Amino acid sequence: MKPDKISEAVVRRLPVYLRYLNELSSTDILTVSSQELGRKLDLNPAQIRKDLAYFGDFGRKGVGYNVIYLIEKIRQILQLDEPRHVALVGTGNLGRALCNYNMKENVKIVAVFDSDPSKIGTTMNRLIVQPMDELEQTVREKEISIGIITVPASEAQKVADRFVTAGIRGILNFAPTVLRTPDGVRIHHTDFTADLLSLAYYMDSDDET
Amino acid sequence: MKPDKISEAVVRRLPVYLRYLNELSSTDILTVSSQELGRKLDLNPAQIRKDLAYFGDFGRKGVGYNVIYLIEKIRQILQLDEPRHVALVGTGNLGRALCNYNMKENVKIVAVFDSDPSKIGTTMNRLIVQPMDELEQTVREKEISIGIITVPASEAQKVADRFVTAGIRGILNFAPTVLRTPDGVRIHHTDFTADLLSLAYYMDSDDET
DNA sequence: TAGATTGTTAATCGATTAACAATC
DNA sequence: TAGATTGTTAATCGATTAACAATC
Repeated sequence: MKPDKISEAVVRRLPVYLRYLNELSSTDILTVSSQELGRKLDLNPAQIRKDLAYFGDFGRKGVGYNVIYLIEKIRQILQLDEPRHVALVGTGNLGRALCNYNMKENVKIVAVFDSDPSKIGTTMNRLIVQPMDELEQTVREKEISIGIITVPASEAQKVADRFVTAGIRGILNFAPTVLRTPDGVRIHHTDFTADLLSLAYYMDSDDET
Repeated sequence: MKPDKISEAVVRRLPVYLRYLNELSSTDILTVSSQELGRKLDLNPAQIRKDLAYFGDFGRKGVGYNVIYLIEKIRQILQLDEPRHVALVGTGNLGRALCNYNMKENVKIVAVFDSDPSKIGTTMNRLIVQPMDELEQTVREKEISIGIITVPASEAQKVADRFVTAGIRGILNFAPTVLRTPDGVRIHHTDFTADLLSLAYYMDSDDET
């Protein structure tokens, strides 16, 4: 079913397409070309066509892509047509920010955990903070497939290990540290410290293109 | 002074090296090899050596890299040897999380802004939330070179434009939208919606390598 | 039909990895 | 010296872009 071997870069762009298509769908625009998409998203039109063509022939020559249809297709590809349940560990500021974040697409944080006894039992965006002991059982009961880590770097690997034993196969890590997991477990690392520090490199040079 | 044209990928790895080196520096380890770094950071040793060699000969054959010296050098490369001042716009949950975040390296949020009158004048991590009107003047007075955007997507482009006119040349964007800025202004986009949704693609397949 | 735009192949570009001489 | 590890060149790999026939 799933095509050959799609590069990470391609998969990573699909949500970006989806987001803009969702915007379009609330207008009266029915059709969009790769050129328009490219202009709006700052991407090469050929790249967009190629990305989409990996998954099927979604466009019509001379016309472009039907907005509604393409949304549906990208949702299918990303496996977002049925709800995806997420667990979050670490109820600090960042954890709270993410809990309150409206993901729109069918992705929902359905359980939050913390190891700090003083946090357990408090509520966060209508969810009760649970102790780490309950992780495995909750993952099973609520059919959770993705875990988010928003604990300090020193705790992140331990949490990742717990996620893995609980059967989670996808982890979004916000802790500023590299995590190691067995094959078959996928880690995406949102490293905004690195994003920010690397930005500093480009400052004050005045010789940019 | 600055070497040829270093790829973004290389620059983006420097903070990752720096972070682990900082950890090492608080142990009694004085020297580290590219192999050790690679193992710890899940990177190819040759890549690490190549990355560092773009900027100078920091290692000693047969020995490795002196931890303290390499830290100093990477800090210089990233222009972190003198303090870098940052402005943040958008005092929601995410903005607050970032304000409380301890960046360690010489990067400091020194001013926060919001357009919501009910937020202005309140304090966030010892900073008083300022109105957008004061952006230009504050950027000048506090020598701010980097801006962080944590407003809703619908407002993000406007904020970016304000940053640009205020003279800011580096922007870290957390809003889930693509920003357009003139040449010479650098944008790093932390798009965790995309990170999370793209993770879904890889779930439940059971045929991963 | 004429104009527009896809899907796809080929060309280009760039980044990663392997290999090894130099040398500490 | 022998062992280890760098800096760097060459080889490989992969991703982006250009170009164009097919066709709506």
